[in-house]
This record gives sequence, C-alpha cells and structure tokens, in this order.
Amino acid sequence: MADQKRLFLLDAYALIFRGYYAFIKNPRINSKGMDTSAILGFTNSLLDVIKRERPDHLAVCFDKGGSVARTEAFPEYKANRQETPEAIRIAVPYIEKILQAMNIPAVVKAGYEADDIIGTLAKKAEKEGYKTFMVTPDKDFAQLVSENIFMYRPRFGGGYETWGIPEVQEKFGVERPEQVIDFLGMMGDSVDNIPGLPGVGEKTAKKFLAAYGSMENLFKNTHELKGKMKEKVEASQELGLLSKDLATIMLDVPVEFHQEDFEMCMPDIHATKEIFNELEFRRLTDNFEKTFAPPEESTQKTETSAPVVKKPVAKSDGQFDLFAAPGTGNVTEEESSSGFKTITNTNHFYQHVNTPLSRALLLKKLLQQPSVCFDTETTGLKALEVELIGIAFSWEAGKGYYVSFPEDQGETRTILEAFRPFFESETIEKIGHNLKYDIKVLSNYDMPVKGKLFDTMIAHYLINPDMRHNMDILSETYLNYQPVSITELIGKKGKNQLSMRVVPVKDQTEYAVEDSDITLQLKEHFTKELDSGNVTKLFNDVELPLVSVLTAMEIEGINLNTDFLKELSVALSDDIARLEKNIFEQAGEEFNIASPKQLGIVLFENMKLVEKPKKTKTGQYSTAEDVLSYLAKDHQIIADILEYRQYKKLQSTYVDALPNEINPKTGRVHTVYAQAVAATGRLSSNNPNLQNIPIRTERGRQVRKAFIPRDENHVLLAADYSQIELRIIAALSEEETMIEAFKNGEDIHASTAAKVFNVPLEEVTREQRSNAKTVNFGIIYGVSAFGLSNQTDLSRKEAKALIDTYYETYPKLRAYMAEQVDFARDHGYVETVLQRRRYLKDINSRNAIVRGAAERNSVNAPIQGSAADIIKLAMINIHNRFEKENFKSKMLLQVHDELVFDAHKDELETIKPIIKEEMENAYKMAVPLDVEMGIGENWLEAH
DNA sequence: TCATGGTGCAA
DNA sequence: TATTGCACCATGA
Repeated sequence: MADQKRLFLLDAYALIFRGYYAFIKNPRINSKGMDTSAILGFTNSLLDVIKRERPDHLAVCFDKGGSVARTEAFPEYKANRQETPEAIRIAVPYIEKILQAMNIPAVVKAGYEADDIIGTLAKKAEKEGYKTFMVTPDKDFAQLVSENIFMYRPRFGGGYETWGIPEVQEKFGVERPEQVIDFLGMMGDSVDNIPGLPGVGEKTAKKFLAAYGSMENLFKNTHELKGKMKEKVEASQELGLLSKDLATIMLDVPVEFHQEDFEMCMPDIHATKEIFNELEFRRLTDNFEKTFAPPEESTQKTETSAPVVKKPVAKSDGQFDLFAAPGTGNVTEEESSSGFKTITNTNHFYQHVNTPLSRALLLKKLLQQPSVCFDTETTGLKALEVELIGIAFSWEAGKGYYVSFPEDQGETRTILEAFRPFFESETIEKIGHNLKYDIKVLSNYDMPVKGKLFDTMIAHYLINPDMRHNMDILSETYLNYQPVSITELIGKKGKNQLSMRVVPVKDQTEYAVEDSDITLQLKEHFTKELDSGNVTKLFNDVELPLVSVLTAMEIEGINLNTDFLKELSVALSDDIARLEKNIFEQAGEEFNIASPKQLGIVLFENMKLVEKPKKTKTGQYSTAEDVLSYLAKDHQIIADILEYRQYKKLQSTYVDALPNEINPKTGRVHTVYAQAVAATGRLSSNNPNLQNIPIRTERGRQVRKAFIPRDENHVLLAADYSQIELRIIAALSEEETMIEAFKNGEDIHASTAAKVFNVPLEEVTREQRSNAKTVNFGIIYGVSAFGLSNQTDLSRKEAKALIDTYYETYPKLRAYMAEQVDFARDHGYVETVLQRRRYLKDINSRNAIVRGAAERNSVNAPIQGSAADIIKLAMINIHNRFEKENFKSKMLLQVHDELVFDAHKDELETIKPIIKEEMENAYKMAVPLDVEMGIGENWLEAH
C-alpha cells in the first residue's frame, strides 16, 4: 500500500493552543514586544509534518463561530472555556497569511468546528482511497480512527505518534473506535464543559465499556449496578445521552473533498519569508528553506536564494547599453528535485529608455520583430481620461524595455509619435493583456494600433471562461511566478493611493516590463491551450476582431439629455417624498425604508402584517419584491413601499447616476464592455452598465428618452433579434414543430400556447400566451414546476402539467436537453455553435443541488452562448462594412440581442438594409433569424 | 475603508 | 427550487 495517497488534516486551533502552551514558561517575544509563541508553535508543527511526512495532500482546518448544532443542543457547551489569550488571537491572522503564502488550503465553515470538518473530510477522502492523518493532540478524534484514518499526534518533547485501531483499542479499552464516543460521553470533558455521567471518570468509564459496550446498553442494565453509582447513573441518563451527542464528531459538514484543492504545491518562498522576517523567525526561516528550496538553489546563494527571485533592474539607467544585454538573461522552467515546477528568473534584463537615441534604437529593433508585447502605464483606470506615463515592450522572455513619458502632454505626444511606425505596422503582431484598454489609451493621442492582435486575457477566457483572468493569477498558475503587485507599488486604492507618476522610474520599469514579459510568456502557453480546446478559430475570427469593434464603440460613446434627466429627478423626488410621508404615517414610526433590516422589523414585528414572514438565508425577514407584491393588495403600506422602492431605484441607479458618467472631454457616456467576464460568451457592460436600462415599467422606460442622437443630423436606430434564443434551441434540437412556427413567422408564444392548451391560434387568451411565454423562457433556463408556479398564477400541479404537455408538444426539445447533459457528463464541457466551450466541473457531483445547477448550465450555456456568438459575428461584419464605406453612422451599444446606432439621416436608407442583412445572415441555421428595427429621436422611440 | 448581503434592473 | 450580468444601499468588521 506504499503508493496509497495520503491526506494530512491539521486541527488549527488545537495546534495553536498547544504551541502557545509549549512556550508558556518562556514566551517568544520579538523586538516589537509581540508574543509570537502561538504562531511559532503552530508553524513549527506544520513544517515538521511536511518535512517528516512529505504529504501529497494537506489542509488546515479552522473553527469559525463555534458549533451551532452543539450550542443549540446545550447552551453551556464550551461555556467555561477561558477567554482566548491575546497571543492566540493575534496569531490567527498571521497564520492565515502564512498558509496563503505557502499555498496551503485553510478550510473553515461557519457554524462548524474543525473536528467536524476534519471528520467529514477524512470520511470523504477514505471513499476516494486515501489514508488520512488527523494532525491534532485532541484525543476526541480517536472515535474517527479506521483502517484508513489515523491520528497523528504530537508527543510532548518532540516527535509524533500515530494512532491506528490497535492504539485506540489499547488507550481507551474499547473494541471499536466508535466506542470512544461512549467513553467521552460517560466521563465528560471539563475543557469543553461536556457534563458526562456524574461520578464517572476514566476508570469507571473503561470498566463500563468493557462490561456493556455502549452507554445505551449500560442504561438497560443499571440493575446490575449497586449503591450510589446505580442511583447516579439511573438519574442521569438524559445527561449522559446529551454528553454523548456533544462528543460525537459530525460527519455531514457541507464541505467537499476535491482532491486537487488539497494537493501540496510549491509555497511562495518570497512571500513566506517576508512574513517570517517580520515576525523575526530566524531558525524557522532556515528550516523552511531547507525544506523547500531545491538543492541547486540553496548552494547557489543568489540574493534571496529562493526559486522566485526578484532582482533589481539590471542597468536600468545606462541607456547607452541598450542593446548590449548580457546573454544570460533568461527565464528557465525546470523540474527541481522536490518535484515542484518552478520558474527561476535568474537574470532578467529590463531597461529604461528615455533619450532620443535609445528610443530610436528601440524603434529600429521593434520594427524587426514579427510580434511584440506591450503594456501601457497610465495615471488611472478610465482609459479615455488617463494620461500615458510609460510603455513597456518585450519580444523575448526575460528581456524588455520601458519608454517613459513626461507630464507635459505635448512632449508626450512628440515622443509617442516616434513609435507610430510600430503601432501602425500591419505586419507586427501586437500582444497584450486586455489590449482594448491600451488601444483606448493610445487613441487619446490619436495613435491607432494596427496589425494582428493577441490578447492573453481573452485567450484565457476562451480556454476556461469560468476562471478569473487577472494577469497576476495567470502568472502564478501558468508560470509559477508571482509578479510585483500594483498595490505594492502604489498602495491600496483609496485617498492614500499614489499615482504611478511618483513611483521611481526604476520601479516603474521593473513593474511594467515584468507585466509585459509575463504576458509574452503566457502567450506561448495559451497558443497551445487554445488549440487543445479547439477555440483557436473562435479566438482569431471572432474575439480578436471584436476587440477593435468594441474599442470603437466605447470611444464613440452615446449622447445623453441631461436636462431631461434633471426634470425626471425632480419629479421622482416629489413622489418619493410623498410616499415616504404616507409610509411613516401608516407605520406609525419613522425608519429607513431602504434598509431591508429595519423595514422587515417594522412590517413583520411591529405591524405583524404576516403570520409567518419569509426569511432570507441570513435569517432576516425578506422584503423582496416577489414577497411583498402578494401583500400589496391587502396593505396600502406595502403598495406604497413598492412604489417608493421603484422610484428610489430609478433615481439612484439611473436618473442621478448617468449624468455623472459623462466624459468631460467628449460630453458623452462611454460604457466599458467586458469581453472576458460572462461565462457563456456574452459581453457585459459597466461604468455605467448600459445593458440594464429600464424598459418594463412606464416610469422606468422614461429613462430611455434620455439617450439621444449625436446631433440634429442623426437619429438613433435600434435593431434587435426577435426571439433569438428560442430560434437557436429550435434549430439545435431540430424540433420541426417549432421550426415551422418560426418559418411561418408566427408569434411563437401564441403558437406554443395554441399547441399546449390545444386551442386554435386565434383563440389563445392573453393569459395562455403569457403562461406559454413563461414556459418558453423557463425551458431555456431549466425551470422546475416549482419555479414556474412561482412565476405564474399556476399551482405547482398545473405548472407540472403545463411543462409535461410542453415536452409532449416539442419532444425533440426535451431530447436535445438530455443530449446536452449527456455530452457534458461525457466530455466535461458543452459548446456553442462556434465551439465556444463552457466546462461544467460539477456535472457529476454527488450533491444533487450542485449537479442540478450544472445540468441547467449544460442546456443554457450553448443557447445563451450561441446567441452571443451570432451577434458578435454581426457586429464585426457591420463594423467592417461601415469602415469600408466610411459611414458617418456609428454602432454605439450592444444589449445582448440588440444593437444601437447613431444613424446619420443621409445614410439611413443605406445602412438599414446593411444592418438587417448582416444581423440576419451572421450565422445560418435551420431557422431563419429575424431582426426588427426602429428609429427615433431617443432610445425609447427607436423601439 | 472594504467586503458582503439584499435588492432590483436588463437580456 | 430559472440563466447571464452590474450597481445601489445598508451594515459591520
């Protein structure tokens, strides 16, 4: 069994306490007067375990907020535990930091004790064929010991002892480890304030167990006892059983054992040592290095002798050495003897460039490259408002240059101008991370970026859309290298945040070129991964061309009628004030209506409007719209609150907020599209979000009147796909009935209603159509009977019947959905019409809730994602045609199935057919796509 | 100051 | 116990 995988689970608090008390006679105090005993004690144990055992899987488990279940059962549980010593309280955050730096997972679950977490994980790991070692001094864990679960118990005076079944049998005098629970229940535990049986200590408990085997059996046979003991035991049966319950480690904590999460990996040596340094742990640091540093590193004695080395910039101010870079500068990937993959950045060469001569030399080199990575440094985050501070360039791993710019914007333009041949080169590929940002910054200086692009953020988004795509994280994942964080340079955001301008140019160089260098190296990884994910074509033909389209749309912005919004705001304020007065009168008190907490108390405690109010997951009263709207017809105050809320929402989120988003330079609103956020392939919009402007209510819809054409020569044109998602599901499922309905141009919801309610099309009632519409949408999302009945007036039973009839009407649709789920199970992912993938790691989860969500995703993602694919294709084609024809009209917004244009009046009749044609023919399917267009003096009219 | 929960807007 | 998002407000560490 030598190759059986081993999991080590550390009981954090138990080890921390133990460490602390080990030093109690001469506590460790560092030069700042801080008691570091607990931290040192714990960290020693941790390193010890790693060094001795070299576990392949390891985690540290913490308590959080005590055990809800036990405290509920017995309020006195752990009540007489003395207050946590100061040294231990301050230790925990440090220990968390250390674990983070060492890449060791910390497991916590509010309301559960570490015992329960460890127990649950150990049992789960056992099922996966692991041997688990519970690292803890706490003997209570003995109850969990089995053939594959052991206690790994630190011995006083050093060393460890492993408790398996024989050891437990011997120590507790039991046959089976589970009997340890009876043992503990009988003798109690003063530390945890578990009462136990009065008068029963270790000896008696052992005796009882030997004789009766369990507490229950003891109680059945009390007639065999005698004297005082008989009386006592008989009188305290309830107490005994409660004690047994308290001593039982729970095995149903909602934690998952995903092997990969618990895998030991290389610590961030640099970060770990920094923390140890701060705490002044010298011996520990040595110990740590011996444990982790690969042998060749520890003998080489570089500056920090760690696998991740950050050296100062080589010759960053000697601009005349520009191309005399030492040939040693390189980044190598190697398998160290410890088996950890590390990147050793031995001697990178990053150079600052700030003279005309060096810039000329750099440009000459740039123009010789087939492909170059660049990254801009700026004064802020809003690409269209910031100034350029520097640009880093790199084309060879471990090497790069940083061109800095002065504050004078005229000079900046002049310097930048020299690089025009590079940026405008059609043949040099431009690599970057979130290139849209850099291209927008350069556009502030009228510097276009041409040629093929390679965006590592988008590449990774296609490789795995569910993950995060920060460069820092990607670097750590793919290069095992932790880059200098921007926070290290300029601090956390807030009023104390520095501008990049005041960072020494040497540090700017280091930071900026490193980012560019990393991005360049990521490209190599991603080129391969795009291929293995079969998304290279999607990347090259859709996502990368889209970067330029979105850039243009964002730069364009949209015009806003602020005067109109001001009036709207005043009108809303009036109504809000009136409603607020009414609400306070009806409630008989004043309170903050916007506070769900206060509102809940007023409605459900003070006014007692409902018998059993619905609660949220945190135990507050729910005051959500779908809850309150049931009550609105019986209680005027509820109706008023809902109206109040609606107006407040409109005012704060739209009417008052939008004018603040106007760019002072252009006078227009420039949203930012996120191309790598939505897991399905959709875009998202922010700062401001222009994809959720109200339309459903009359009052909300008014906000759309504020979006107006550029000037009197333009109108707004809105073009939207009609029912694109239903058309896609019809086409993909090859459901003839539905396809025919679309081909015949029928109203799909009415058509569905006619079929499921079995009435002629012309006799479909409003209600029937509405219910059919809800089901049509629900199908796309994977609705349940419960969900449908919540959304409609139908009962659960009626909802179920409706869904059943729906599937009978469209049998192939149901088959298609099942196919998607099967595909996901087999392949671990689903894909869209353009082979965009979404991985569904939970599709085979044992947890039915988690699995259900993954199953719904396997149906929904291809539909939502295919719709996203199609409109992206249309956008690219429209943009290209507009460019080619040099139209004054511009595409401004995308709202998932809708495109909005500033249409020049003279071009209107030319562009209308172009837009319609490109949208409807973007992707051919068995179902025709239909686009509706409208024109108006504002966005509302354009619909 | 920041993270989180509750709420609500869109497709 | 319906998919994907973003933003506002209140709240408490």
